[in-house]
Amino acid sequence: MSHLLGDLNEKQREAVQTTEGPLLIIAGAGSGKTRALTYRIAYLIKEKNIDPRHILAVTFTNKAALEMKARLVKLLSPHESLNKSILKLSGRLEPVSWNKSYNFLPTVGTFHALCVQILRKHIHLLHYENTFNIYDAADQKALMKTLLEEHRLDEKKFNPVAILSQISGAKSELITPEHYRKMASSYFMETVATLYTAYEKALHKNSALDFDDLIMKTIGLFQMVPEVLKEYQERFQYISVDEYQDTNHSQYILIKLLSEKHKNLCVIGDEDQSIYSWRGADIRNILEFEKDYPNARIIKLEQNYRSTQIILDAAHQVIVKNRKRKEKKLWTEKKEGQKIRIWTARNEREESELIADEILKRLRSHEFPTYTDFVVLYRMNAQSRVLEEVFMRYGIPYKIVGGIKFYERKEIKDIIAYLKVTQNPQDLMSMVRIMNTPPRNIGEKTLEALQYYAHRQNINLFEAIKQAEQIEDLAEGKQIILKNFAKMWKEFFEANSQFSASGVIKTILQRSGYKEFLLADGTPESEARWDNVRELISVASKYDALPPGISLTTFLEEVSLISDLDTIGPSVGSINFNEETGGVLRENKNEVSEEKDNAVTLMTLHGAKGLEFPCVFISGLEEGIFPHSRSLFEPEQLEEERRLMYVGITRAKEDIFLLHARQRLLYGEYLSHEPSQFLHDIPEELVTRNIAIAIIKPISLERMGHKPVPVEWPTQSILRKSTHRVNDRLIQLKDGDKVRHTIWGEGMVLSVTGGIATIAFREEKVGIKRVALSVAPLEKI
DNA sequence: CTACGATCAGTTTTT
DNA sequence: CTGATCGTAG
Repeated sequence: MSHLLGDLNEKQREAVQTTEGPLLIIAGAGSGKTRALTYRIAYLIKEKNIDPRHILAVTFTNKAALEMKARLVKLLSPHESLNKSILKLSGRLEPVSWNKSYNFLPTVGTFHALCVQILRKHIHLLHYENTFNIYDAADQKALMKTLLEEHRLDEKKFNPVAILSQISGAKSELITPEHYRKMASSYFMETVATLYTAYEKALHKNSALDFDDLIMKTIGLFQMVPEVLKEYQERFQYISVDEYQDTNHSQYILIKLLSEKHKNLCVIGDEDQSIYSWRGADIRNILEFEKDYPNARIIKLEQNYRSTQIILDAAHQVIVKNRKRKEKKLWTEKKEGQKIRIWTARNEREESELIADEILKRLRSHEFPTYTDFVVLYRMNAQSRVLEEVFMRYGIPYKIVGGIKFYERKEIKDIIAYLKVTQNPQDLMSMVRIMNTPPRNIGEKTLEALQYYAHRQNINLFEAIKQAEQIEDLAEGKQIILKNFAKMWKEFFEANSQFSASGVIKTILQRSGYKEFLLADGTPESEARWDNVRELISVASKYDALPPGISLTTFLEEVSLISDLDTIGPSVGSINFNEETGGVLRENKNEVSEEKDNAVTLMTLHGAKGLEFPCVFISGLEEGIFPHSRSLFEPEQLEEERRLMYVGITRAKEDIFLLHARQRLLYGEYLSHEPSQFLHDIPEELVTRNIAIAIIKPISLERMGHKPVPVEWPTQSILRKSTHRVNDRLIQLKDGDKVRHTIWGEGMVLSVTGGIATIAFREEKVGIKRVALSVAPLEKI
């Protein structure tokens, strides 16, 4: 029975068994944080016989929620098979009807997902439609632009994004428009106050909420209707919050309210990994937890299961320079390991080449067997470009995490706009977006006439469209167009009452002519866009088993609350979760994504949080890049950059390379940057370099109060030619051919399709692999 | 309404 | 050097 506790170290066990009262778990990087959290919940259910309905676990990302649910299924019902789409719909506030579901799971989800579910149920009490839509950044911006126009304000002077960020900041501090106006102390703030008021009104009119609203309105609901709060306080007797260092004020209040009755609140986090203050995270929430909950128990998890001692020492030396942190030091039972490599390159291209060379060297020596063992981290997305070029030239498969988001693609946003209007015809922003997409001759003038009419009759845009024939301002031709338009919508509404989300999408694609519109120009790009739409349908079809209407609502909810297709697409679990995960999500991965995923990961340091890799490269360690130039003169922000460095270093399990370039092409010009100050924090005895350094005291600088800067002297040629040859010609293979792969050895070709060969390798451990002929180091034998 | 050239700004990003 | 955005011309 208590095998649960057997898997844990002493501190973890203590955390798991502390079930009552407020508990703060300070969990260092790689200390088995998720393990402690999931085991604690499993312990509550299995040993303390707490009904899962009374347990709530809050995370920051859907990915984290999914991972936690998967691990809970493993713990609570080990023989259950894992199905990701069912998993996604499990752990909701109210279970959705589904032919099969992990009903034994507690409520697990992000702050936003939890609040959406609460609001869907009760928001009518605040006089919003329960079918409200959720506006993303683009919707918000479009709305703000129209508001600026209405208020005759110049976009140049009042940048919509800046206004929105003010409003977002206010909302995350729970400041209402009225409150904001009272504290406005400048013309700018006065204007923001006016726009904030107008923005709120517009959202309400459109029956829409933005992301910050999801939290703020839930709190508003709780304060306005105490019975509802009471209901949830009764419901959630045991609450845990992951990544507590990333909570903002409103999230803090939300949790405080929910846990007030039973006071069984477990928060877990690491202030050293707080890297999101720029989006409202308030590090004080974790630093001052004891003040808020005087009888709180505090447990520190300091044993690290990930990295070598040298890596931990280096990370420690970097982070101890921060003032705002709690005392803690990670330790490990692992061996010392390799020294930290600090490498100097002449320029950004050479920096990338050093990385590429090293990756190939390690692969060939079988030290790290797959591309997935490597990650390259950088501060700014712009840095990925050179890496891509070089990797392409070297034939190294890579994948970039982050960047272009699936849902931000135009075609996806279009279809979703259709769906949003289908669900909620009040949604003006979405309506405007697709009114003339595909082109149906409803231009600006027509829209204006409609809006004017709607305004006069005090009805919404959609009603106005239905009454097009009564609008004198419109030519007869336009009236007919609009009449057909309204008729089309009627069909969409009907589709929604008959079909699931995927059925509605198909109806829309066909009836609106969007498919033809997309494919009209016959270019490969339009094909790719159509593929994206099909991908959307396949994501939607996961909701086919739900009843009509509900299916669309649930699907839209997920799409609005998820940004990256990777988190919803088939390759979840592809990047290395913590090793304890044991790849639990990998079961439903198919072979194709398996091979597609064998690539070096390229991402920003922010994106790397929570992940781990055997071999890590951090590039661009230069003053002005990392730490970023905007943070250089703000001590608080510099501390955050330092935490980012800490996060970067602690991703590494075995090897880490820290690179900087003396010159870098940035914004079209060559700039020279000093090596990052973080490099100086790592004691020299933990380091080896590709270049010897001699310390010279630059007199002028010293007089200016700067510390001596190491000046580097080249002692060896650092320009190394790659011995790896890119396949300049596609190797021609057919079924049955025997081949040799530099890493996997001999094998036989099973099939070849579109530049991809499926090969069975002799080595049993290697097995069957799918390889890209353009990049794989293959030769025919 | 689309297409094209000028102009300008340029961390990090989840929900 | 990019990418985004905007204004003008067809």
